[in-house]
Amino acid sequence: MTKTAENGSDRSVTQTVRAQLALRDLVLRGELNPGERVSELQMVERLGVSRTPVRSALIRLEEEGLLEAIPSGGFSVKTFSEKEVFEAIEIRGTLEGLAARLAAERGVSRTELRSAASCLEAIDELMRGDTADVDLLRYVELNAQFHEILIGMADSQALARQLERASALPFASPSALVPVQSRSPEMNYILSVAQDQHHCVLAAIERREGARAEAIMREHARIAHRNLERALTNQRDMDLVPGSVLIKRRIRA
Amino acid sequence: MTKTAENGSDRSVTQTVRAQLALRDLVLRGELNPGERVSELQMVERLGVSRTPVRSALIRLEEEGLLEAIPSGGFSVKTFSEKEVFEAIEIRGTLEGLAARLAAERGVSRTELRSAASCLEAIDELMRGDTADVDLLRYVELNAQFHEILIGMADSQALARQLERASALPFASPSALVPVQSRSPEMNYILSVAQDQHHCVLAAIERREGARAEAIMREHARIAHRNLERALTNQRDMDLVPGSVLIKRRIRA
DNA sequence: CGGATGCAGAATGTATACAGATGAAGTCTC
DNA sequence: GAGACTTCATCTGTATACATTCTGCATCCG
Repeated sequence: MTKTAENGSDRSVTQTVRAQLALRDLVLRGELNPGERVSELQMVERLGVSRTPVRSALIRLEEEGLLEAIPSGGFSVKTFSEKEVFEAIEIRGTLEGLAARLAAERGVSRTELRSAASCLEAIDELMRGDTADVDLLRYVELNAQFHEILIGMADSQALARQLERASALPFASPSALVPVQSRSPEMNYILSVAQDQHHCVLAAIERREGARAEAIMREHARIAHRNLERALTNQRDMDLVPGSVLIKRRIRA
Repeated sequence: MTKTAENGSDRSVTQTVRAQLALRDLVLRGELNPGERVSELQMVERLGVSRTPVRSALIRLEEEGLLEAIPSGGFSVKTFSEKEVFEAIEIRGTLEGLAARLAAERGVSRTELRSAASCLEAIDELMRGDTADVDLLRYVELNAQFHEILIGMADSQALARQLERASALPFASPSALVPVQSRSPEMNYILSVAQDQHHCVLAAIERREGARAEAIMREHARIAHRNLERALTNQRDMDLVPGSVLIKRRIRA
């Protein structure tokens, strides 16, 4: 067996984690047909690890929501309806709203405020340049970072955990649907609205305006709703949606 | 080995499920010291199943939030601060609020409304009797049932899943802290307030008043906050709190 | 020709063996 | 007497063997 060379660079990373990452990748790339059973032995062959770590990975991915337990045993690739995707985004928005409110009510340190502000500044900088050539990859990165900081501000391990779960579905994470805008003439418009919401929520938190902070974050998440709607309407943009292969196609007249 | 007779009544229930249930029980009853490592081999001895199902159960319980992964490997029993318990309840309330809002906005069938109403009627009946001798066990059951129905009304698998997670922590579930009231003279008062909220949220859902339904459910969950506060103040009531052994005791002057 | 039955292959659930790593205890030295 | 080192027991991560169960196909009967 070509274990040492082919498989692992790091020995510190367990086979289980490797299997989990690899399996998630396979699912998200659509290399495992949605709805179909995920055969353990086939995964053993494909990933080059034994059944035990594959099994662990399968359990974790089921808890994560990407797989579904088959009553008779084993797991299958989960599929999502449009409705489920919308709901997943709404859940994420609600929890981020809660995080923002908790942060506002609790009050956050000057250090945290500064790190959030500098993150927003970086985004401002990014968008200050000419229109239509915004570095989307960089934006996605900074956007994710801001959302991370916000969750951190809530200072709640339990909430962070729940949010992690909520964002585990690839299309539900904060930055997932941003790239969909890239083919839209409205992109810069939407991006500035989103960024304004970032600024507003930070201001609200600073002023301890909990209800306002919460409302803004909820609405902020709904931008993703719009982007999803756009992608569903123009199916050609679906390839910009992560995990789109798991979404059951809309039946169109 | 005394497998057939001693262990399983049903053969349809897998060893993994058995192990999961048994382990959860051990953790919740405090038979495994909080913070301590959960040794796989010891559990093998104690539960009478092999390492493989024990392992699966451990992974699932970690995802559930009752165990914590130890960096060097294995799992330990998680402990919770007061703050975390409060937050867990707040998260549950927020998600239930979302469920109520979705139900209201979406509109629910007459059948669902009727089943919810009859559940509330049963609670009314229960409380119509003389004060101070309310069958709390029955109340807890009906209360849990109503919350289940409500979640069902939202008709969202994703939300149901998240709520299941949120209620997995034993002290965060809707009925968990009800028994704490049993030693309080205010019990019946609190119970009627709670029941009134049940009625109000159902009315709001029926009238499609989403914001109102959401607000009520959030506030409804905060009754649990009060009960927790009471139990934390009167430590002697902590034995009525499920999973109380996992909660780090308040440092009192 | 359709449906039911039986059989074979495969897949999962379970148990256990093995190796590397971790942690603790005891001893030795300064 | 205290601290560091060494050694040993234990634990987890991993692989694999075994048995039961399920699934799908082919064949047979009505």
